[in-house]
Amino acid sequence: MADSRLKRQGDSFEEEFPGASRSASDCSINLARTGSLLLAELTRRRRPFVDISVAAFQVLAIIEGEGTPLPPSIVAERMVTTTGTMTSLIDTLVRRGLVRRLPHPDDRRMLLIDITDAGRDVVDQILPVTHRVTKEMFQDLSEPERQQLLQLLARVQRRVDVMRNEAAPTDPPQPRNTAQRSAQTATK
Amino acid sequence: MADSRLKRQGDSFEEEFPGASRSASDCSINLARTGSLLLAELTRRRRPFVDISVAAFQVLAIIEGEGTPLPPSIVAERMVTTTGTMTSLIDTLVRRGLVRRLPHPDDRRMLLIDITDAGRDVVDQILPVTHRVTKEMFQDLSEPERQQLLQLLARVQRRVDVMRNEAAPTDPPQPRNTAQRSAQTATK
DNA sequence: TATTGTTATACTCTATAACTATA
DNA sequence: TATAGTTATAGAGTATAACAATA
Repeated sequence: MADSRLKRQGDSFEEEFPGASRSASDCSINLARTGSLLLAELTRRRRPFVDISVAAFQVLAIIEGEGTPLPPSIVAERMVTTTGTMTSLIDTLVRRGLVRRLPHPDDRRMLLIDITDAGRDVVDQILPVTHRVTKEMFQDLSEPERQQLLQLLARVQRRVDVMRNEAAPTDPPQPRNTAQRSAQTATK
Repeated sequence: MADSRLKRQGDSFEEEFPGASRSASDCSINLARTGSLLLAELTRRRRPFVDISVAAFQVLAIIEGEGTPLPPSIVAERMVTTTGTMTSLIDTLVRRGLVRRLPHPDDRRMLLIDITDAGRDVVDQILPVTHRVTKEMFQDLSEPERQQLLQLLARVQRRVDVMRNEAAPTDPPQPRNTAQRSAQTATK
């Protein structure tokens, strides 16, 4: 049985990793962990209704949410993936009859991905489950607390977005102080 | 270029999805999204140093963090995956020389997965990068704000953990009100 | 009988590079 | 030349079911 308590770095963390911030690491681990837990549980609850992968549903939701067909390149951009990956995602969805490829009216190099009635049915089935489960997940947070959470997330999102547009530096950071190696460090 | 603003449900959201909570959905989408962004950016920054998957590194970090070899079933449980998946994850790590399989001293049905020196080197290389990047990601949040974020996450985590131990209900939830179908609904 | 781990199988997601057709 | 998308290829992660060894 997985442990539901917050994961916390140990007391010697900042000695072991010179230049690191214990609270930042705690936030990072628990943010990633809570997000994963959320997605995993949503997927589990959706499965009895419609068995579709997270990525495939994302494509569907992007097109359905837009309300109009979109080129694969745009969908790929929003999902932060390559056009090659998008091709096979669309292949999967076409095979299941959930989207179809239309020629682009202006530029014959391009396509438009359109959602089918069956695809819309899937979205209509999944979204209510998603919303019901979601409501339950956040039931312990008051309305002001939710807004607070959103504001904190927004600021992290903005910062990470800036970082995404920077080249990843390749010079080694402060090495680990292995003299301080402890038995409880980072189990995720 | 991906949009870095918060994703928000539209004004007609709660009419379109009777019984849904707009703020809960906003929290869910942005929590999952921020978590994914974080992980993706961490992976991108780690790649120049060591090219290892998130799942593979997780195995390594769990064993290294424990400080002593662990049976595959325990690692699988902590990662919320099956033993079959764990077998192939361990296969990958053994192929790269980062872990090794040892016989369990007490129960001959079991194994112990031990991290090798090379595996420890990988962890020692990756953790400092992780911590440096993490510090940058949360630089806009003050120390009290970080603690606040952690407390909010803890409460969501606890609730989701309760839900994980319940059977997934299979009765259909409140249907979508498709008369209210809008053009901007849920792009993630 | 129950448990631990492996095998076999299959599917999905992912990325890269070479290719096409169009612009 | 540049762009949009596909194909080919490859590898990783995931799950399920059948199985062997052991308890």
